[in-house]
Amino acid sequence: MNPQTQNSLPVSNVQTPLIKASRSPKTPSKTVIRNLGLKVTDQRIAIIEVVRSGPKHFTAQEIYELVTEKNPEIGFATVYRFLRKLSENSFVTEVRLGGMPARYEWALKKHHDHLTCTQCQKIVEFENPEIERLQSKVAKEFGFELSDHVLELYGICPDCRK
Amino acid sequence: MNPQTQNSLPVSNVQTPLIKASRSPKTPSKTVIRNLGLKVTDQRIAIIEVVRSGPKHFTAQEIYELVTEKNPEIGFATVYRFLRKLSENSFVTEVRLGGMPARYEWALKKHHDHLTCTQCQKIVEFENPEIERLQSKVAKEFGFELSDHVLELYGICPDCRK
DNA sequence: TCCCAATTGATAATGATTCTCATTTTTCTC
DNA sequence: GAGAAAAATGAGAATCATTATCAATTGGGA
Repeated sequence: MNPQTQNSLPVSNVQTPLIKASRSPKTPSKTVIRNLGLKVTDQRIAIIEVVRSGPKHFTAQEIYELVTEKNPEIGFATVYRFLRKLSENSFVTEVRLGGMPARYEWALKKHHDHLTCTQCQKIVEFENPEIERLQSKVAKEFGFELSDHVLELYGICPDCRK
Repeated sequence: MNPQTQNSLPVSNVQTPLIKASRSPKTPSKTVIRNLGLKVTDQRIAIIEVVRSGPKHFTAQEIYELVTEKNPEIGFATVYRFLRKLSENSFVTEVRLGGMPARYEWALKKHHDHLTCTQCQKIVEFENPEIERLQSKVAKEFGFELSDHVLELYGICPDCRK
């Protein structure tokens, strides 16, 4: 009758960073992997290189496709597995828009939010300390201990407005 | 090889309301359905009643289960279909947290954002005009025409902190 | 009441993501 | 540098939420 098993509420994907090692663009990929306490493999290096390569926010599928160009034998399970690991340890940030596939970006030191064009999907990053401050204030008002937040703005970018 | 077909970027789920009819708690469900230009059926009435019934934000599955209590023959496709319709016309708001199933709430006149407990999943609604104002300001700075936004705060609620 | 388009429910399909497990690698120890 | 234990991989099946298909049913205006 009921096609889905009842879904017990899972723990949130919000994580406290377990590992504080450098995420800077200069840190070699191998070092990053070692800092995670993981074994260094060609696949993992390739995945990190791709995630770090772009200004773009890649989906797991896009990363899979880019990685297979040089590493044709890699499986997508590996991509998903490693992205999850990176995400759990805050080395990458997972961005989910609506029901679309998650997008990943290398987590640089600086926190930021996103401004997304609903027409061309372009993503602009921004940060606004004032908004951050107000968020903390709201949480405090309700007695919450704030651990994370998601702020996504949607609109039409200058190019698409023409 | 590639298990997923390439996903062409779909249009955003952000919608401009097509129908401005009353969403107030007093408006009879039948009227709401008629305002949508749809036929009035028992199933649709039941779905609306459930969505409107709670302070809770229901998933489609939860709504399906509640509706089947009185209307055992309803199919979940009907629930999803109608929720989508309601959502497209801004009669309900779709809230997506992480990769979890979407949750729906009746869209009252007043916009608000969410503060979610990552432990017990409790959702507190709030609104903060100051934050809204800053969001518009940020969008304008980048030349975007702002159409919508998502602000979700995550933390531990007072009860779970004890 | 009659008719037809809208709606429904059962079921299959989809798309993203995760799991399983047998095989292969990495790294640690000597 | 060889060998062994543990971790990682890849292929494919499984899962989960959601959507599409389609034949059968129904609401509501003429």
